[in-house]
Amino acid sequence: MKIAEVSERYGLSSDTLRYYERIGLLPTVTRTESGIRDYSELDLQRVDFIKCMRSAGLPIEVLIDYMELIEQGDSTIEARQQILLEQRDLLTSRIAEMQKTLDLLNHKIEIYEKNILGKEKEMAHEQE
Amino acid sequence: MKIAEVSERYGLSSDTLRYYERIGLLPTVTRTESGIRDYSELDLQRVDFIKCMRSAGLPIEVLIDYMELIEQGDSTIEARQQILLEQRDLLTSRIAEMQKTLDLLNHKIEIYEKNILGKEKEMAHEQE
DNA sequence: GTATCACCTGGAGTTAACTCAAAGTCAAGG
DNA sequence: CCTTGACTTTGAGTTAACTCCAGGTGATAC
Repeated sequence: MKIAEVSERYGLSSDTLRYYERIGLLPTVTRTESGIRDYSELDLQRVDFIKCMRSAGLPIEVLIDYMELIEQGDSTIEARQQILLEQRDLLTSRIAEMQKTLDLLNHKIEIYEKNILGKEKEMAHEQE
Repeated sequence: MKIAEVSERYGLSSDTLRYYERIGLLPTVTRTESGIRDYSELDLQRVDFIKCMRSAGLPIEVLIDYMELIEQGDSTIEARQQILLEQRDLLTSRIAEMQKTLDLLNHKIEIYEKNILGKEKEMAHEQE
């Protein structure tokens, strides 16, 4: 699959896909004879994984390390799991923090709601 | 309260606090006669609010707009609520996305777990 | 066959959000 | 009195993660 189609399918720009490759996040994208990128099924799975992880805010640096470990084969399984465990914990606390902010937002919205209703009543009263 | 104490209490650097003021996010910090910042109770509440919103990823630009509306008084209540509603919805979907990533991470960790256990068994077997 | 278009590379530019540095002021301690 | 240390301002530097650009190549449509 060529870069434009991958870009379309995953919502990442071609520039971003090339950038990911440049920095070692997607090191193994296959090419046609004339040098055009031709993403394999495995490449696509990796794009999907990276997209998912990035959307949750995992730093690129961490993902590069993870991908390098994958390249090194089975002996790195524990190290890879360790990375995922760390990132899982970080993500868990980020979600908790965001949930707290969400609660505060909802609380404030409610207060504004009452405030606005109060104002309307007041205006209706004035018009009587 | 002086800047160093505010910095300490909220875990934001003095540079960051001054930066927030510079860009209009904390426009009303009171000063002593000699020009030293002396954060009022209201200032502290705002720092706390901003810190909370920033930690959830709300863009500074949005928070500046919100603060400007506050400065403009009661006539902007609807507009302020509108901003909070939008950000609430954005935050809700970001949390949902992160939750999906968290699920995937947990799934992968589990697979690694099985894999590692399998390897250990294999090794134990080899040693028999 | 030539024009167009997607692709390529290397390098530079952008954006958000800080973060640091230089040069100066002021209050308190010795 | 003078040094120290926290404060001030303005402006520049940094980091992460893209994003864009110029100049070039190769395949396809007319």
